[in-house]
Amino acid sequence: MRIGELARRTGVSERSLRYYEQQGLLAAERTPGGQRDYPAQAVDRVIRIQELFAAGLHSRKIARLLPCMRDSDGGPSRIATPELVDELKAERARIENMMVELANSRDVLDDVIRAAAEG
Amino acid sequence: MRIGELARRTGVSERSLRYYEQQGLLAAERTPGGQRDYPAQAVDRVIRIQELFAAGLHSRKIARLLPCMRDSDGGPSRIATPELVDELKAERARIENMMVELANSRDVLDDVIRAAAEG
DNA sequence: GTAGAATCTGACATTGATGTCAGGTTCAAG
DNA sequence: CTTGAACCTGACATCAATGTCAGATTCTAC
Repeated sequence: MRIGELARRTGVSERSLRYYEQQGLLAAERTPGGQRDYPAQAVDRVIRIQELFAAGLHSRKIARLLPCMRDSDGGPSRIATPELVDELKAERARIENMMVELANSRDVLDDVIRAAAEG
Repeated sequence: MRIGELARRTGVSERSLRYYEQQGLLAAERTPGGQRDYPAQAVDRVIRIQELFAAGLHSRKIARLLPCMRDSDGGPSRIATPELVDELKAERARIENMMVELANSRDVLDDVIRAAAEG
């Protein structure tokens, strides 16, 4: 699939897809003319990348993480180095903390929304 | 309390606290010499502001939201305008969506961490 | 009153993903 | 072969919170 279709199917801009490739997050074949040709797997991968961005991981860390994920591209998944594991544990803790903060914020919004509905 | 203590108690930099004031998120009395003097309530308020930032709200929206929160500063809380309510509902949906993405990312990290522990 | 810590304002820098634009090339359909 | 859509690279802009620094002022303790 070409970049336009991938962008449409994932909701991610073409600009970002090219950026992901530049950061080593997303590989693509090239047509003889030089245009990107993505495998069907790319859709899932882009969605995962977006989720990891939303979770606050930076592209460099995602680039190291992706080869260790299973189901990422069907290829054999590497085992994370001990150093990476430590970093991922820290990221995990940060994510859990962020989820608590999000739940708090959601509850605050609910309070305000409810007060407006009642008043 | 002065800005240094508030920064220490909230983990937020002095720079950010001054920025919050500039954005109308955080009020402070002034000593005769012009230094900021925060009420004890400020600690909770700063933490809430941080949570709302973590939830992806921008300072302008937080500034409109804060007067409608109860327990924010003990003062009477305003009722949100219908327009604000609509925006808050959209933010709420975005937050819920982000929580799902965070849970997914956390699970991905867990997979990688577990694979490394087993392998 | 004096020394040192804390604070003030104002300005400029940083970050990292993404937007946008220009000028050129490739692709697909007639 | 031609035409318009889609794509290419490269460069510059943006956003919003935060970092950082300089030079001046205030506070606190002796």
